[in-house]
Amino acid sequence: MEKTYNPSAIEQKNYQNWEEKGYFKPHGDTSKESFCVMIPPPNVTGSLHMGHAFQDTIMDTIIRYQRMQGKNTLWQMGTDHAGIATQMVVERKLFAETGQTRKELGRETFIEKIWDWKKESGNTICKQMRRLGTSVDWDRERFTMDDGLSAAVKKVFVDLYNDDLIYRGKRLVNWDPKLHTAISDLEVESKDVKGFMWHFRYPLADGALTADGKDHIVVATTRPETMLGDTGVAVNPEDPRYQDLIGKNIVLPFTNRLIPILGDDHADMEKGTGCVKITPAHDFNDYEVGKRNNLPMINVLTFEACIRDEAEVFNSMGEKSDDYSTELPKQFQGLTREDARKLVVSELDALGLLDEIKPHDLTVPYGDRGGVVIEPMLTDQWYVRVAPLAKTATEAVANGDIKFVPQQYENLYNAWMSDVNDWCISRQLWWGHRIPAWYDESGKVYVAHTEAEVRTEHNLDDSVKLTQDDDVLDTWFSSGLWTFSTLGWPEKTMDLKTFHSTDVLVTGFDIIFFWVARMIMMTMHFMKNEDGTPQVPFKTIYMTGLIRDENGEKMSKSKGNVLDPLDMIDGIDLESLVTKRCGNMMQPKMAKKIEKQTRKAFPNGIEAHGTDALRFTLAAMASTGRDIHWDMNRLEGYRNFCNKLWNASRYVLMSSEETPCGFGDDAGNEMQLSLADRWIQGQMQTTIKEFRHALDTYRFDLAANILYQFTWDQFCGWYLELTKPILFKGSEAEQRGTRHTLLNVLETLLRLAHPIMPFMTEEIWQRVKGVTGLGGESIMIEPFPEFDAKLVDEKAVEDLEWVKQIIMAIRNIRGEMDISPKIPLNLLVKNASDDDQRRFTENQAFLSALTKLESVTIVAEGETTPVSATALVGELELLIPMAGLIDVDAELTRLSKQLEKAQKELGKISGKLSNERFVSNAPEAVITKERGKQAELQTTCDKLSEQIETIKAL
RNA sequence: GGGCGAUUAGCUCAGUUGGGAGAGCACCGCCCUUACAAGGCGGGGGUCACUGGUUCAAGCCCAGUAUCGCCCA
Repeated sequence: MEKTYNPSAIEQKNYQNWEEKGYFKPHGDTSKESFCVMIPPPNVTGSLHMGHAFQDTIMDTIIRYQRMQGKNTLWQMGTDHAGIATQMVVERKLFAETGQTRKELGRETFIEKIWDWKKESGNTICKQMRRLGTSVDWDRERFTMDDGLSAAVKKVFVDLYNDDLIYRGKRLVNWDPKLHTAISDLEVESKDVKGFMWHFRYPLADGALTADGKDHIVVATTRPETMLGDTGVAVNPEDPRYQDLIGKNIVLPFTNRLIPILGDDHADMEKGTGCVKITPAHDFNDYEVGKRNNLPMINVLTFEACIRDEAEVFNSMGEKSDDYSTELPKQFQGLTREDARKLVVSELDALGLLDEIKPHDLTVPYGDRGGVVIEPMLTDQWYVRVAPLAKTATEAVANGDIKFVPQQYENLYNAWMSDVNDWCISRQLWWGHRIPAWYDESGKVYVAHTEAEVRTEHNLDDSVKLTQDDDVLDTWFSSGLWTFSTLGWPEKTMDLKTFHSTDVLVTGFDIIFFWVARMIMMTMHFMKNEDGTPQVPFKTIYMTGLIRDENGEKMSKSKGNVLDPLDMIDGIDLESLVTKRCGNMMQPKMAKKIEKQTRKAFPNGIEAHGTDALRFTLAAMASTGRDIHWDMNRLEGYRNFCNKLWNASRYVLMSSEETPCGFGDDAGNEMQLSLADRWIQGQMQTTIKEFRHALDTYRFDLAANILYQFTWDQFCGWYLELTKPILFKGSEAEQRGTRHTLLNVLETLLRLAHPIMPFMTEEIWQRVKGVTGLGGESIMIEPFPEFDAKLVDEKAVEDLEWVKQIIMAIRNIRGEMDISPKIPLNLLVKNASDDDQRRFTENQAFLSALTKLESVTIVAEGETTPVSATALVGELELLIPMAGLIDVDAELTRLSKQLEKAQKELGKISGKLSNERFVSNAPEAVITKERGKQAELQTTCDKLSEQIETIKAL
């Protein structure tokens, strides 16, 4: 074995081997329990970031753990077409390369371009995942736009339409004026901004006057430009100031449109002037007010959010209407909403109708993709009626069929579910599932899987011209079907029967509404058990936190602080990293800042750490319910851990190669286990138990710590050192026993660690197999270790803990007295019990090897002893004669420090025990324990004081 | 405004029926000892955000305050 762990030499070859051998596939034995995890499909044209690496690590750990327990295990791989994101990327690429827009290219050609790009970039993710060691079944890889999933999408749409759960309607939607598409309310991000509240005077019609004799009322608005579409003014029906005006009219400036004053609770008497202008076509609240009061709706904006040349007038049902003129004042036509706002304000001012302008804090909706202000827009869109679906989905969580880990996310889920809007699923994009709806020339809509089906079902011959809806479905519509569409639905496949419901979903809390909730709703509506009860998509949802950068900032391309998991694995030099981060910037001026930041954070670039170290770090940091601050130091620490395990294995293999180890031909020969052998076996078992519990409860951080602690502190720190005296000086039977144990424990440890660190455990396991001659093709299909109580030897644990204490006490003297490890020591012991004496006799070899003792002499009570440095183990006194070398001051300091510590602790405990209420209330066991501690500490203090006196007397 | 979460060592974080404050990294001292200097041995370091309450006993339970973060309106 190489002296230093070198991940690059072992990772890829092992992965290739696993994949070739088909270990990632379900073994297909359906008599065994099945286990399935669905990958949250990453964007096919994207690349994986640290968040993906994190989730993939968790999923792979879960999957490997279950697979090793013999289950018929499937980790389903696949990618998402990511409608708007992908379309934007390809559009930008097209423009950069050819200067063409997608419209110039035409729909069909443009979609071909996207498919080309998908082919080209789709491999990026697969390559990354292979490097991460993910054991997904590659042969089953799916794509949300492949034929099977497209068929599922069509069927779901048609069925929901027929069940009246999908409808089409003219509604106010969130419109992205940059991307020219509707988006769902989830895709809108509200931001707080400082703006203004404008107060306008609206003249009353027909000479009406207000209660205080004015010929106008004052309305307040944050969006002056929308006044061109006003169709009413609302006042509170209880408001004494305006009550009398209800039913009267206003002459709207510029258009001279006559609009009514109406009473509606939406108008808040306390807020602003108490009068609210109502623009049903451009504001969600006003839309509701308009509907309640049968107000016409006037759309004054184009899809680019500019003032139209001619308005569109609808009645409150959304039908074309001639209630008002469509005329719009010339000076506003074609202006952007921003310019229109300025002009409206200045012209109203000129007319003497601007009452005042007040600074105002408001929240403004932005599109999460395009980044521009969203415009509420009156358009025809398709919607899913969510409420009936949400009911079942809510119950599944309430009754425990679906569990969130951590549980607190249930609240979030419930809160959203109980107050959910209908889901706008149509998008004015080209990339996505085309809506299976056709229109005849009169605009009548027909929904079916194909045009042919429409014609058959409705007896329409070829003379009737049908046009398919231009729009596509929201990406989340198809990913909402992910758990069952990937398993072959709508066909009744064996896979569905075997793997659905799936077991665990691992995903980020940020897509709990976008994806998780919708997946639950869709799945429970379409997937039924034989008795008709709904199937849940998954039984457990493990929610991960976000991975943030070293400063706790969210990682994003625009901030330039993203990390590529492959750079953690392979390393990258500073210049390449800077280029990578600053290239392709949307805002080139950010590049300088990002470069500076990067050079500061990674002055020497990034070293290679290997996949196992990366995975171990991610697992170790995966505490539930909180975000992760990425920390390169942790990664480095765990890389060192990998090296530690590597070298421990190297030691085990070097000590046992071509020597009798009790395996193969040598099995059955006399084998004697040392105290250390028996001890480590027990420790291994305890570790197995704890580790399994951690994995079973999704505590990957605890699992990683348990593994780390056992490997480094117990196995390497104590056990390997304790094997040395035996391997160097023990009898043949003892050596065989120790080698056997070394190999056994290492082999078990490797299997235990495999789910988290697959590569090095396989590499080493294959070599261990070479020595033991035991069978098995690959560690990844070996059984996962199980706890065996018979292997825990309590007496061995007690004896070895004693040995450790003696060793630590002597090391403490060496360390603090600055005695070179080269100088052999002679140990005198006083006050030794029978057990102590036995232990000294039995463990001489261990003691002298680990502390370089030359001799141990039991001193009788009362016998005089030479000047010594001393230590206590319980009541046992250890003396190291210092024969003229003693540094009196150093020894006094050392003992005083210990005495002070002991006295402090003793004071605390004595205080407790002298408290009568403690003694009368605390459980017996606690009191006994405290009394024991008190006695022990008392002895310690007495002995230390004695020793201090002795030293002082010199 | 409503809801959720966080606050523990210099940093990143554990602490699961309330009963001896922990880990990794960083720090200080010694050591290239035949698995590993990506190491070994020894050591220092915390008013568990704050206030009050429950309890014999609170990092943990309850109430409130502060700061930070996220979600919703």
